[in-house]
Amino acid sequence: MRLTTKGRYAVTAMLDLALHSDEGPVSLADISTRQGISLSYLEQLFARLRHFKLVKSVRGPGGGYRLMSSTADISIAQVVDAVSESLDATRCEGKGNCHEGEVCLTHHLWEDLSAQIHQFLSDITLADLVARNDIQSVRARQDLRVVTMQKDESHIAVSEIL
Amino acid sequence: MRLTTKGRYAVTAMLDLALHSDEGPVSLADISTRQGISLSYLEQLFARLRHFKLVKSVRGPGGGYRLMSSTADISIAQVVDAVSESLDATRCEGKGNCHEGEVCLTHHLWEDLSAQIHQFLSDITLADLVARNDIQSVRARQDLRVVTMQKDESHIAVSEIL
DNA sequence: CCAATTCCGAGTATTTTACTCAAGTATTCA
DNA sequence: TGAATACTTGAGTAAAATACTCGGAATTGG
Repeated sequence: MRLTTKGRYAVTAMLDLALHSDEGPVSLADISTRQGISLSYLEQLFARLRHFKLVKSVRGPGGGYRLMSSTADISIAQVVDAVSESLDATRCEGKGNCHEGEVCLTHHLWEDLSAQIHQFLSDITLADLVARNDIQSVRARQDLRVVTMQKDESHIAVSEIL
Repeated sequence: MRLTTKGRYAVTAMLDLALHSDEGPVSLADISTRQGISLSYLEQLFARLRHFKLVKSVRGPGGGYRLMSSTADISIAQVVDAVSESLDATRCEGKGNCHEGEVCLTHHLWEDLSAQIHQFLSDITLADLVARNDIQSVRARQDLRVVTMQKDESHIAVSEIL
């Protein structure tokens, strides 16, 4: 599980797609202008999303992309996995050829942690995010919750609307 | 919150440090040979870890690095944050200059998701991992705790193993 | 002093990111 | 049918991040 801007672009695009799924196929050109992602980059991302069977394409005029399954059946983890290579920073690469017990211990711990993060993102679906989005637009921005995280010596205020 | 091999290297190194914390300062050379990470790269990583006050250094012969605080007070999120730049793939960069509501909607959703991932990793400490390492072989993974956060009509299930 | 170690900066090869450009294919509407 | 639309594919590329090398400096225990 790798988490970079690439995955973020993919999730953003998929969210945009989900938000307009009731209006027929969505063209990449539309997503491009709405989300400010270059068309060619979107093409690359959607080639992978299509390959992983998360979206299907409709060619011709009025065509575009559709979600392959319901928003409730597409997890964030799936989207991120589709566009990013699998993370591997081990020396033994799971072959267990590092006989110094120490090495495999921490490797094992990381594998475990990595699995947890993956599970975490597997439990969040596009439907979850879209549902929250619906609520957001309805009740304007009355519930402004401000969470203050302490980072280093500086305070960074993270405002999130729920 | 960005999650790449760099963060993985940092967490691995910090885990190694935690595992040998009772034997006095741990030199980067030791971590290098044990974990298969180049010495110079470790120097870069620990420069940042030191700057973020996660470790302290002891110079001279027999010197090395010590954890700044107890393993229970150092979260995985802190380690990852220390070595990686903050992820920013927005067009408006929080300035709110994207007047097409659509854009900010998905941006906000991602911010929120990102905050959740961050929170998730903030709840896991080095002590948790070290403890699991001790117990791991003994009692497998019986304590599966599932936390479900209910927010209005949308619910996001967060499963975390502790 | 001397060796071990952290510190520091410069440099660099490789990979990833994000994008551009160009050509080609399938589909639909008129 | 034909042209417009839009996906599809591939090549190429600049910028950034990654992971490392090298050389030296500062610090300190023995």
